[in-house]
Amino acid sequence: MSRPTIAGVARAAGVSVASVSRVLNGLPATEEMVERVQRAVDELGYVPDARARSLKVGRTFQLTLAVADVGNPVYVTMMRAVEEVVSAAGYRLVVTTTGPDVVDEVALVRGMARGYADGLLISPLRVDEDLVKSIRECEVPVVVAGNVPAKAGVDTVRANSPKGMLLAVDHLVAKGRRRIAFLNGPADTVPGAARAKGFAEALRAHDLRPAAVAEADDFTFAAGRAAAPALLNSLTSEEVRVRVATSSDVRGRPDAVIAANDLLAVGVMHELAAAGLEVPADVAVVGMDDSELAEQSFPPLTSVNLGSAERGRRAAELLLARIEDNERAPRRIVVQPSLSIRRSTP
Amino acid sequence: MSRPTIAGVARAAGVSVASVSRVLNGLPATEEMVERVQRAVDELGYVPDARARSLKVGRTFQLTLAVADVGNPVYVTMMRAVEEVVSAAGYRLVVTTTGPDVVDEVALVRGMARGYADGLLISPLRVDEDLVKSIRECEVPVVVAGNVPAKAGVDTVRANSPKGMLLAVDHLVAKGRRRIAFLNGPADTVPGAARAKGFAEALRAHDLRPAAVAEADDFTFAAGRAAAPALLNSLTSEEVRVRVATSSDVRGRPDAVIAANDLLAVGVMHELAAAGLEVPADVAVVGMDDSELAEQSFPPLTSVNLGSAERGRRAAELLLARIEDNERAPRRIVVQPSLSIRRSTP
DNA sequence: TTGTAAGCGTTATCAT
DNA sequence: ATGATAACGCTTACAA
Repeated sequence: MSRPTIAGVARAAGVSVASVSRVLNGLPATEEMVERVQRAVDELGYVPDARARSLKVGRTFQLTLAVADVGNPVYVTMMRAVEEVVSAAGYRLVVTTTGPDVVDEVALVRGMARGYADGLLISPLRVDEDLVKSIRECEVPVVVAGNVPAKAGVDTVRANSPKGMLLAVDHLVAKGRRRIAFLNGPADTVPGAARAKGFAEALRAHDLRPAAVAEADDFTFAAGRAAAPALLNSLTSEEVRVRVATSSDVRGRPDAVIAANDLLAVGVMHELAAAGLEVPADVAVVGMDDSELAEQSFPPLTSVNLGSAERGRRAAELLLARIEDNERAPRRIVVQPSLSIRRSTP
Repeated sequence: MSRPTIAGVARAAGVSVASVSRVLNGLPATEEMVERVQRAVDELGYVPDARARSLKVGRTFQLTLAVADVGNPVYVTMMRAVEEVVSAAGYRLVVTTTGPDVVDEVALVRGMARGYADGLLISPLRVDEDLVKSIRECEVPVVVAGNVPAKAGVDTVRANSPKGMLLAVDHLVAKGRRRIAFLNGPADTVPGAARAKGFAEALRAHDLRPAAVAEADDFTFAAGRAAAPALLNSLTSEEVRVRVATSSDVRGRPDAVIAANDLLAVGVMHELAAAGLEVPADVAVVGMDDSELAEQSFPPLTSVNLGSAERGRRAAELLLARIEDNERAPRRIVVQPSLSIRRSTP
């Protein structure tokens, strides 16, 4: 019982393969022809082979979204937005996961070159020469949700994290916090570098100096927990009691922490709780990404909305546009951030 | 600058296409041949067309995992496990998302029939005749992570939620809780039905009666929050104060809530907090799935581990085995649950 | 060891 | 309107 092909259907219907193909693709045919083909198709349970079809047509009507870590909730926001746009355009979206390394990313882009997708949407954590090169040489259009050098000449949609950082710091300062610490992810990543720079600038804008800065090994909850103590250091409950008993403005103790993403922020909150510190009373916490985790966390997390949904949407649109016309000039879109204030800040 | 094909490489190298193919696939060839082909490949930046290749070979070396909701953290656990198994076997995993409806699921299975994957792993929320039929008729092997009727004759790996429910109830009862409520997801789903039944049985086993039962519209955080009040009902902070002032055993007030998954459980915890109730002091909460969210939530959530990782692993193995031999007898594996005790229970 | 040629299952271009 | 047939880019007998 081998799978039926268009030839089998043609034989069963007593017509030519060309006619079957036409009927299936809604091209003009007589009533009777449609009828006969339809019956044969139903009878045999025939389903066209997508590979053969796309080999001929040159299109798969599939788009691939590659994310670094499926466990990062920021990607679900993005994924939802991308899905909406591409499915409206008649494409199916498939998601594949790369590790945090550039090499995986490069391998993906290279392999996707003649693959099962008409386009590729990537959001790489790390970018190097090789990656840029493989993107440019890729046979299918690639758009990057993230930052690559302008001279690379690829479509990109990126966030404005310095601006986002400023929003966070403005808010904290307005609430009277001055001793602001920063928990970054790996600084050798694109977002890590951008956020480090943004944090420094934002503090400078307020004439403040960082209370502490730490770098987690990864943009994950576990890494956040692991790195938090270094940030909080001597901030134990013991000392808090002392602080409360003596003065409300002991130098050098953070009264606010900004984390480079929501996962890290939640990790910090857990460590704060473990140290007997209250959020936001003792320490305010703000995350970045404004993912679903931000509202699910407790207390709900104030988070910088870096526009993941809009970035996903715009990136998808860029990809569709480039599939349509590969000669158009590369665009570089940057979406503006906003601040979602919740209960982890006063 | 059209994309180079194997013919182009052959021409450039001055050899036949067969030789190019052989070299690329590591078949025996002379030093010199390998050398010439390699050079031409590099020069032209040739990448084989996966569709053409798989059309010929009959395999794509891609496997598809379809999940109902990318926002549900239980799927990331599963996805990680599946990824590990299939990539070790030389397959690439792609993830696609269906909605909560059967029709989407059926469409996916039908469409995948002759698609870009050698196998399909689905975890459907709802199952009906049509879905079972489409699975049986599917041209590529399908394994179901979930429950379908034995007579369907398809490979399945499912959880034992009644047993899991019992674990949860045992634990709560051991901690002295007797007024146990249950927040289910939609009861017309496979997991919803199983958990409702399991909850009833578990309470019966302890000679207890449900303190309250509610049904959320969806297995999501938002639905959990929305449904929680119905469950907690008159359990406002006002009344808690009264309760504390009068008696510690007011009939009919839940002192524990079991939720059908972690997302719902976290939703309940938020509502409890909003009502001024403490977890676990006033109300204990236990979730199901033991997803990453369980440890990220605050307080960390006691959760029934329904073996998502193991289910993913076993399902992936089943799929690989069936791809290997489509005639083997269908297997139905059930994986046993365990309880991950955290701080949301006493 | 290498080359020639026949498909894999479609669609599209021609005749008819 | 329908039918024969040549591609699409690759692998694999089979021949040389």
